[in-house]
Amino acid sequence: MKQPTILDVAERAGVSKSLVSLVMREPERVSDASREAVLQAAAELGYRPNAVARSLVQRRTMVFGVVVSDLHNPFFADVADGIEEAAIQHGYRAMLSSGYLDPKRERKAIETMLELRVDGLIMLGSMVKVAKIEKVAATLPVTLLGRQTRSKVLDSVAVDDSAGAMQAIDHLVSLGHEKIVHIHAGTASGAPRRRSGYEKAMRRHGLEPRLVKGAFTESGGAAAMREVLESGDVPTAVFAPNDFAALGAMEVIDKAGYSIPGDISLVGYDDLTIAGLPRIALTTIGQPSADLGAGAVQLLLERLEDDRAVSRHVVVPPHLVIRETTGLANTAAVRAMEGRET
Amino acid sequence: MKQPTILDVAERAGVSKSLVSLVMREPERVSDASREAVLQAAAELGYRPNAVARSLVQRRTMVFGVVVSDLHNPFFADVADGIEEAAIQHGYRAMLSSGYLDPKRERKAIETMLELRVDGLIMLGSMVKVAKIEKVAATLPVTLLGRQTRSKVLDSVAVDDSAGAMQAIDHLVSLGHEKIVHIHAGTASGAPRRRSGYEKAMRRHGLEPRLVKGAFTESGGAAAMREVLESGDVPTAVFAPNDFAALGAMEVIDKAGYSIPGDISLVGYDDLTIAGLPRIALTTIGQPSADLGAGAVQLLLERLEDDRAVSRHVVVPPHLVIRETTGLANTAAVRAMEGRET
DNA sequence: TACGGGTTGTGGAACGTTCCAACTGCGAAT
DNA sequence: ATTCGCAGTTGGAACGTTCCACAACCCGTA
Repeated sequence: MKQPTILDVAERAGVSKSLVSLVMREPERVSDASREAVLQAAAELGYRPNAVARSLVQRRTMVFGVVVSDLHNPFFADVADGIEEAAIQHGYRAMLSSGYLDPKRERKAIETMLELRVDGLIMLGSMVKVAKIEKVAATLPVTLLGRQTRSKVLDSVAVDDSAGAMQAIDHLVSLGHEKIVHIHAGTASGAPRRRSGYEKAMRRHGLEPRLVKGAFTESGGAAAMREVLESGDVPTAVFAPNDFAALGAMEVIDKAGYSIPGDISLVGYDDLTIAGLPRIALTTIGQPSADLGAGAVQLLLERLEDDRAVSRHVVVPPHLVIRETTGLANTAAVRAMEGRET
Repeated sequence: MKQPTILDVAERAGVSKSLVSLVMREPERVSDASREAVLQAAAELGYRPNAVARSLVQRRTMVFGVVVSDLHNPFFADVADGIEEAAIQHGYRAMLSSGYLDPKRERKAIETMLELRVDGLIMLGSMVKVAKIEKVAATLPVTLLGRQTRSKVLDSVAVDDSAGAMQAIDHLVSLGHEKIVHIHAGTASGAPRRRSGYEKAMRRHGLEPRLVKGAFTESGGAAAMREVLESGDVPTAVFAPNDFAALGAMEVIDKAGYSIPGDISLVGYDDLTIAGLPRIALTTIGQPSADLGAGAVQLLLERLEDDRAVSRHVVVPPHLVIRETTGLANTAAVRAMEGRET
């Protein structure tokens, strides 16, 4: 069960341990004869370099830590995938740890990563206070992913949520919609920017914003939608704060007997896999998840290898994904109904 | 930027490095005065034990490696979550790595884990040959998760796929269905057992099995369903090999103008999050994902701490989740149609 | 013949811990 | 007065690498 070490290989090949080490790292600098002997001995013994020992002497692990607030969220899973892909391409590995949506457990996860001496840390959808994360950044490069910040020590990669919201509204307006409600998710991460993007776009089109408080969850979206329908003033379009909320809204609209998009158009946000499913076919705002991951890795590498010392904040644009929940505004019907009411 | 070491703490506290080490590991064995001095010095310096150095001397890392074939698959994400949870509870950490559905990359990921000297390895939905994995098991404990095997060296945790299929059929039969088609996924991992469970259950009920070849994907399910409908002999129920395939079938059935479950009942397999979404509401077979993860960790711990040496194979039962895609067989209509045809 | 320079290989220190045998006091028992 | 046991503490070896200064050798040139 005991693994062979570099010394075992050296002995069997009849060379010094230093030479074995060299063969493993820069084989071209060793004579053909020695190289063959070493490689053969290594193969016979099933030798595998011990990354732990190497990390100790080199004082780096070639591992990036990724603390994800919630692995269940498919968007984060996508981004994590992008991170790992990019890390491997640059000779690093990624170590994932989940924070289970609990700041305490998230801090614990960070602590563990630091003890393991990861070379860089990526906080994905973190729920920990920025000040806390900034302290960590004194020790190693840290990138905040999915959350915008102006921090002077932290780097960040985020999607331009405001621009995404504006794209959604522009799309609805181009279909003739004027009564567009936004279900907002309060102060949750990213929500305020989506909301202000909505407000800005509405004003620019000369329309009156109408907000209803909801949340980033299915039930939050459903509750908000119920409130909208019960108000008696039914809009021709609804812009949800994310796909989950849109899904909740969708269910309520269905049950209330309205058709989507016949009576009400619906736009989500995130473009989760579920948004593309057959019966759902949700129009939504897509985020370039792989790019986000690659960007976060890039920022770490700049600190590590090009020794950049000032913070950088990268903002990437989202894109509109048109599916089947948005259509021409049924303005005639709405006007007719309004006429009847007055 | 340089991190303080145990020696820095020792010097500041005016004690030996050994004592600092002891305070970190077994504080109760140290006098109150020394303990206080050490802890204070450590806090002042911001000392954090170096897990790399510790791992080197202890010859273990307290890390379990998890190689996941596909993180995008929400079922695997769930299981991975369960693994991490269980690992943490036992003082271990989990390191995730994705194989991206590519055996070559998966082998690479395994190799990396071995170099990092993880204490145990969990292969989640692996696509690598068992013989290859068995070789790895000579070096450290390995658990195969989600794939049944009779290996003498590997441990495994898997769901009883055959039993799950039988539950699905029993449910359909209890609703009066007799013409039940199974879309099978060929030799893909788990598929043969689901198929044989279907066949066994059908025979037990005195019914004739009817198989159509599909795949574990949406498009595979759709293609198979198209074939079924075009055959002219429309069944009253369809049992798909997994939820993705069921989703594809659902789309085809919808488009063909049949109602679910009015004309055709549909059962999936896996109980992915998507199966529970509003408009989908798929009846399916659920797998206890958290239990699977915990079970895999348990098996590793038995090898590591109770030094079990013989292999163990754990099979956990799945459960039926009834939603809205199954209903009473529309036998009358079917008979009428058949009558018309003959 | 002696010397310079290049190629190839070597031995020891270092990385930051844990582990262990051994040392020091000190009060209790003989 | 001497021995014993024990709590508390210590210094050095070990873990398996990399890195570095230097040694050994060969070849060509002065």
